[in-house]
Amino acid sequence: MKSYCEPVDLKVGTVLCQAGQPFRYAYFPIVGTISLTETLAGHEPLETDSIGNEGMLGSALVLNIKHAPQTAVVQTPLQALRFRAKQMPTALRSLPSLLGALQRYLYASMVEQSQTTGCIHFHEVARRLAKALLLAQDRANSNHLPLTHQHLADTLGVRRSAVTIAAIKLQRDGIIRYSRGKISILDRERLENSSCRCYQASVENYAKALL
Amino acid sequence: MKSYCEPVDLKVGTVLCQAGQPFRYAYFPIVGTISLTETLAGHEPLETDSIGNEGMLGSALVLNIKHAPQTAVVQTPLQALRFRAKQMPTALRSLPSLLGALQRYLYASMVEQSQTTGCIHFHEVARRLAKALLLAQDRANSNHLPLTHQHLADTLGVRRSAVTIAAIKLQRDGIIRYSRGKISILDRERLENSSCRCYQASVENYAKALL
DNA sequence: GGGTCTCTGTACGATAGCGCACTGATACTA
DNA sequence: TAGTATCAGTGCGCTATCGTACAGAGACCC
Repeated sequence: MKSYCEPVDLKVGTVLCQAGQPFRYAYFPIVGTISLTETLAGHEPLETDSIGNEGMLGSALVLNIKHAPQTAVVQTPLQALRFRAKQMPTALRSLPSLLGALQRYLYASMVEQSQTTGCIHFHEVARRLAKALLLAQDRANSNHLPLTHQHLADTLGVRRSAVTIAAIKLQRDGIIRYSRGKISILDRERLENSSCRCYQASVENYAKALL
Repeated sequence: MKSYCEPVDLKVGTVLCQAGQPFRYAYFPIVGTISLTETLAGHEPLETDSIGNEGMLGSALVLNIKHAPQTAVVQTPLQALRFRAKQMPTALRSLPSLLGALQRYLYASMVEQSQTTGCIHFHEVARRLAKALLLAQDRANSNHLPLTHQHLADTLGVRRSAVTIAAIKLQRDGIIRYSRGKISILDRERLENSSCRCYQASVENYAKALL
């Protein structure tokens, strides 16, 4: 597998694929987060799923489809392995176990999408923020997340001021600390309690896909 | 293909598969609608996608996965063809064109999921109601839809009273008429104008998958 | 060291939809 | 025909979040 891959370092905001456009590469994150986003007229892109070292971008290639179902953007600084989308058929032939792995992962991402839809609709900003921070921490391998309130607001699909209010509460409770685009997680356990169950569900869902 | 299938008539509320449980059958709707739903603790099931004669239930079987990513429920009276999930491998072998068709459809349903997530989050109940009615009409082949406000509220993930208020507006404008669980579409064109763009996007998305 | 930009705190009226409860009307049932 | 259940209209206080705007504080640039 590794022989197909090259390591890359990518900056926040880099667009890795566009909805409806062909994939150029598939990406396997090592550190950092990729956002999958949906853009509706008149709104900022909304994050409908995110990808870290538990997953990959490009599993739809296993459907023998060259196009990306969603736009993918680097959300926090990303170290990843990538390989050319065109090599997918070759890779699948020479690595029989890859097919099943991609299929299971694609299935998990469908489950996740659905879960996320409900989460976004039913759960309050404060809980969704906590979930987002937990996922970001898992993927950054660090307590220090380079995320501004505005950035989080966009991915959550809410106003910046709504994020600020939720963040203030978390900070006042000693769960996080932040300043000018740097967020630190101080008390992970209580952050999990502040989050909706969707965080736990998400972790378990993707863990199952790796079996 | 037909040799694998048997026709069935199913009542509203019939559960066709449960999230995380094995598929027993795949379904090809002829008339009527299937809801794909996500259930979060403390909330009614939320419709995250729906299926009519343009599509099928069970495309995830093409991933060689036996389980359903979402729960599927009959939303309006359903005539469909179904075939045993276990026959999928055989069917795929004997019908080479089926594989590609299922793959394209699965891809389209991923695109749709993502679109729906944004729609549910950003668009008002009134527009989402219009979209739901348009889709239901397409699939029912009839202007007369057996849907109560409560039923619509549940699938949209809102209160019944919110649906009533939106429905009253549509009725007052002569776009629909309804009474006790029977809704008639009077002016489809204006209903489309009342809907968000997501309706049109959805139709086009699934149409592309059939090419 | 001064200017500029970015990030965060805050305020506040506006709005959509919640949550709930009550009512009358229609349809079904005995 | 009376009794019951379902469905839709309505009211109302409540809450989360919107939408917008302004100001202070830290970071960056020259």
